[in-house]
Amino acid sequence: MARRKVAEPVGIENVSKLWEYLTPEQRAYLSRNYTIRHYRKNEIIYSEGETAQNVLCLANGKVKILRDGIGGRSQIVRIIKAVEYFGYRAVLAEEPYVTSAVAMENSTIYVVSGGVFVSFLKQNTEVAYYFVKALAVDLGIADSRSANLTQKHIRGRLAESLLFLKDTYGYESDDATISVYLSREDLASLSNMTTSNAIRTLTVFANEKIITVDGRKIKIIDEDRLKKINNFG
Amino acid sequence: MARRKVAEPVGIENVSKLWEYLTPEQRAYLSRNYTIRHYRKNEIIYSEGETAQNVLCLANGKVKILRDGIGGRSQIVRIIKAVEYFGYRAVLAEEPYVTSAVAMENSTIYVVSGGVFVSFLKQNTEVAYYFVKALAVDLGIADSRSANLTQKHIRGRLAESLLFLKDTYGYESDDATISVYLSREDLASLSNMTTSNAIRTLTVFANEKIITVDGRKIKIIDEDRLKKINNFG
DNA sequence: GTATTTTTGTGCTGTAAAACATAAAAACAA
DNA sequence: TTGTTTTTATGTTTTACAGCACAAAAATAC
Repeated sequence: MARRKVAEPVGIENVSKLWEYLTPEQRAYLSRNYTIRHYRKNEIIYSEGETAQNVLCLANGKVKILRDGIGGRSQIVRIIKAVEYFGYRAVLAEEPYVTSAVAMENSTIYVVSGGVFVSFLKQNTEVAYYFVKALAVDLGIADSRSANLTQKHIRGRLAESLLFLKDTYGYESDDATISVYLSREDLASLSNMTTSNAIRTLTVFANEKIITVDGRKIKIIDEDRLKKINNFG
Repeated sequence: MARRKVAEPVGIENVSKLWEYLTPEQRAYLSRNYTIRHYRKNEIIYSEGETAQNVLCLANGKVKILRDGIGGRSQIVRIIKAVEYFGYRAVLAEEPYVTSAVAMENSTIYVVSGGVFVSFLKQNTEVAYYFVKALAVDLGIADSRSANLTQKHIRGRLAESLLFLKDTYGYESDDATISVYLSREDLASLSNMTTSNAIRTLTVFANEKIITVDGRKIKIIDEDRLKKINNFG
């Protein structure tokens, strides 16, 4: 019996929501002008300060977008899940990256040159509108987050992060376990607190029977409680 | 000698950088389909949670975009100066406003319906690209700010705000006085701190001969020092 | 002009959360 | 296996800053 081959990655045609907006010519051009890159867990995809050459599309895996803070304390700004475009902000703003991107697990990424991307955008209002909308949504999230991260207390911030992870990745088949496993450090970066406080508060939540924790697996037991903690103290 | 008439506001044709990108048809249409509104100092232009109907363009005056925080402590997210478009994020994201807009001084605003705005965007890639870029730049600022506001200490945050105000509004003819007069409360909202701490830290900066303060007039004496405080402690 | 509200300025107190210090447990390597 | 690094866990100390309280000054209203 023949051994199963290593999975061939599907093409960009099959995964990108954007594809349907492209003209036939653009589709043909894109098919011939993108590359696939593989990143291992914890590998850096791009770094703060670098010039943005390409637009990226996460085919599979998970990627965190983070900003280096003071004294090594980095902050996770947003998380990319498959299939999403990322890295286009710096290309469109014509600025260096203000954030870094790191693979949270082994990831496959489609790479399209920024020039091609911009030309598509300028040729095709559907494409432009798609990204206008994506940026508008992300800006709204960023504005909301900055007020939340600064004004809420630790409990509220951690509750918000857990709910965010649940909304982003959903539950596993048991309808309780959040479908992403982060280190305590990543959870802290996402919630803007020290690792110690993330660990501590996680334990407190577990003692209060709001969640259960088994290593990096987190089950949400009492989602309503968590939402209350998110909104009030 | 005839007394000078109250200044007639100039039309949207003369102030909008966007105008040049519009097609002749779009220009004609826009000329007939915008309104002018006047807001008094401290008047609310729109509020968090409202549905976004229009896109706004500040013809003259100053407008602050803020987010209501916990316990009445609001945070200034960005400041609009003439001539800039604002309020389009919510229209493009098709979401309610996540922020409020308040006139910081008497302001004149051009109002264009969101529908007209979106149709221009969809018809005209130049227009779309203009706003894609504006959103991309703003998102970069928002990402940077959220890390700064959470991780920097009070001195660093106030220094950043003063430098931001100077970059945004420039100096007066003396090459030192920041060309915008904010209340201590607004300065605090911008720097994410309490009013007391804004006042206190301003006094400390003055004692250290980094700035001089005369009511709401702030002169930057030692810009290098301020930049150092912004970047390090 | 006087009264009232808003803004500015300071001092004091309490506390949330960082910083530091270890140590156990888990993951990884030789 | 044993050693080494990373991650998780928890207790203790320190401090930056919010949260009052109160007063002077300025702006606004009457």
